[in-house]
Amino acid sequence: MAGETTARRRPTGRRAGDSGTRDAILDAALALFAEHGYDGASLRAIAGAAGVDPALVRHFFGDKETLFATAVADRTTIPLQVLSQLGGDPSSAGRALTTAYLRIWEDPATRPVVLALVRSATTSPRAAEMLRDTLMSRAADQPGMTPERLRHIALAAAHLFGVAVARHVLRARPIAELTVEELVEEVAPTIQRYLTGAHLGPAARG
Amino acid sequence: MAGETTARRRPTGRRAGDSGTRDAILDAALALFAEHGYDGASLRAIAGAAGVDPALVRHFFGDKETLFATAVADRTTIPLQVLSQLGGDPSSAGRALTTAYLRIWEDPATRPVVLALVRSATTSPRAAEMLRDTLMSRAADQPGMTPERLRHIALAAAHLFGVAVARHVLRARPIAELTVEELVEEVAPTIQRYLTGAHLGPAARG
DNA sequence: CGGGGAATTCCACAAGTGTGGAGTTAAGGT
DNA sequence: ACCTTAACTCCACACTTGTGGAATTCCCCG
Repeated sequence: MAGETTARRRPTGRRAGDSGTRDAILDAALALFAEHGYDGASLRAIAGAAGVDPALVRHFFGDKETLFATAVADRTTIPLQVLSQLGGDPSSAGRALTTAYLRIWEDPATRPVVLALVRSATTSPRAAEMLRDTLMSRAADQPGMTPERLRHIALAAAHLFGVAVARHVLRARPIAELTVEELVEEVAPTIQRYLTGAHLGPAARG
Repeated sequence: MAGETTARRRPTGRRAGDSGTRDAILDAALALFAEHGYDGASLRAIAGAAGVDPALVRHFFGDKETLFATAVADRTTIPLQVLSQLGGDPSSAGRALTTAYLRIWEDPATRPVVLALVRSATTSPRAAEMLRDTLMSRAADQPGMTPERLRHIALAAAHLFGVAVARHVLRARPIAELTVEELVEEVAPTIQRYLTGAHLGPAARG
């Protein structure tokens, strides 16, 4: 019996010590959701990437939606990071918001979160809602918000969102090939104009 | 045996006359791809919506990818519609491009095409490529194109893309609730600035 | 040191997927 | 009037998916 060739199955039962398996599953889930979206990432693939039996995923998180919500939304502070940029010095808010927003997509820590949301939002209404709250920012809830200012912020967010998706999902040239600094240089002035309400053209004055 | 109750199967063999079935399949495919994306729309569901056996889809189009390409890309002139806006009067190109771009998403004839592309592009590289060519526009191939102008066009396209996705896919407020005219009013001046290269801020002059 | 509960595995099910083969009926050219 | 070709259906295969039940091993508290 000692001659187990190569067909090695994992031992059943609980592991010794603190196995950190739960976090491994969350990490694998986030990575695969980011790469393939909600539907494209199967529970079996996630479990495999985490080096774990698929049934364990179910044991910890119940169903797939819960896993998604836990892995993607409950572990990030992105909304706060974005919103906090709106409070600072109004004369430099445009550049600050642009930089913060684009950094989220470059930073290896936050990048999988937004990718997972975007890759899932197009097909899952649930994920679309999360994405709305995360990147289109819940600016509406802020104190002293006027409809007009909210509209301006939404336009700025939509612009930044479009640039980020073009760069990181569509990989469209030349946007995907610029450095972040170059990109900020090009976009920040426009964001600034939106935030200050200075974006309306000559036709609006007629 | 004339008492066939309700379990009625479709007759086998060819139909009499011109049944237009091929187009029915293409229409159903486009609609379902638009609603659920490439992976979410199954061949069986498409065949069902077209009132046809799934094997007939295969008979006409071979595999799913071919069906997608045929239903989505090969039946639209969107790239041309968008590109043609770049050639006109430079002083009104911003508004013209904005209007044309946003109309594509509102028009019932072209709307399913862009929705299908967007809902599929996030998971299928193939669809991402089509989307790049369709909406981020193949401006690079145009005669007399400079890298600088290409960059400006790309930024304008990314902005419009972001606004359209926020409106029609994410349904983010307040962008989803404005009328097209209001939206054009807000966005067109910015697009105009990009197209004319007037978007760079004061910092760029230091 | 014994026992409840948590961690972890395997196996199985029912449903849905894209693809393929084989047969049946009508159209169209000769 | 034939006969090739095209339209059209049924059935089946091999596979993947999310979910669930049952068994095993370990941790921790009493």
